[in-house]
Amino acid sequence: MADTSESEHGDRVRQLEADARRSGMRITPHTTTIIQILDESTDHPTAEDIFERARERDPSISSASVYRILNKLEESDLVRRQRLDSDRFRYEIADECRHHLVDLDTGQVIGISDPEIDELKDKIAKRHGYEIVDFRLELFGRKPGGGN
Amino acid sequence: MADTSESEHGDRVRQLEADARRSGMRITPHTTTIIQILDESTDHPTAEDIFERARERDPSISSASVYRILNKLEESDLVRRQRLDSDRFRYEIADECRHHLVDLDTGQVIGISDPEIDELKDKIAKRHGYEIVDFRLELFGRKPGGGN
DNA sequence: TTAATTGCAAATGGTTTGCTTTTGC
DNA sequence: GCAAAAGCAAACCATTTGCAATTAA
Repeated sequence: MADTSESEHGDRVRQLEADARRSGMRITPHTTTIIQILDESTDHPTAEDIFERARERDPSISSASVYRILNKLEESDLVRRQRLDSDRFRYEIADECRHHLVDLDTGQVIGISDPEIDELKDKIAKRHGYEIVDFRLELFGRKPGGGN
Repeated sequence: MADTSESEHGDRVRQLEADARRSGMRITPHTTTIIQILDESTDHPTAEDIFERARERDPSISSASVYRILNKLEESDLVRRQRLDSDRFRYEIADECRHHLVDLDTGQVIGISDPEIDELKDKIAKRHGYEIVDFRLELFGRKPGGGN
């Protein structure tokens, strides 16, 4: 929500396409559409959200393709998927922050980044003698006086 | 893994039954079986795990009942369910710690508790102006030289 | 060229639900 | 007695997959 000028969007899309191509994917029009949508979205969309947004630009796309493209992007570590509150996966570009605060009233997902989270992770890892591959902190709450 | 003598197990089971009854559930033999299994399990079992363990004690139980009882216990806030690595829910008694370290080689789930996690949560909540209802930290990693 | 991608429809698989019978309290 | 719980089988529903046709590189 800050340094996201139009040209930077284009840059990131091109970068992701290049990365995807490098990891063996073919860059089809559908692939580009999905990447653009992910690049533009700040609301951690579900596959269905992405499917709907993609159909507006290219009505011929099928949900199977959306799932397949998202899975390929995830296997290439370009996209991260995770379940937050719901039982559906949510997708976001992998370089975005991986911790979230979910607003229980609005469903809004807020990205969290804080160096202390990593410090805490390191401390816990050391205490248990583990090498951490991935981790996430998820908070669920509401603004006082926000809803209800 | 420390103060879990036999009598304390019995205590906790009776306490959970009382709590469940208080919140409107009927304590059937199946209910008791499920509560006992949860009380004895330290491995964060899935519904299927629980169903299998329950069948050993009472072959007449159905998986639908297991799900229904677990859902009731969760609605009463006596049990917490969450997805960790897999796409199945895992269940644990609500007074157990809610943060986990998942061993990617063995699948073992280790409960984590650390006052700093709560301090961090409070700090983030304050920064964003939220009242946190629930939260969890999940770590995924492996012991160096452990597997693979 | 040729292996990857696509759309469609069918399959998966964990979880839920409708219905009828049984049972806790 | 009566609302809650049980078993069974069917329904759900997000996600995956088989297949035949299309297409990127």
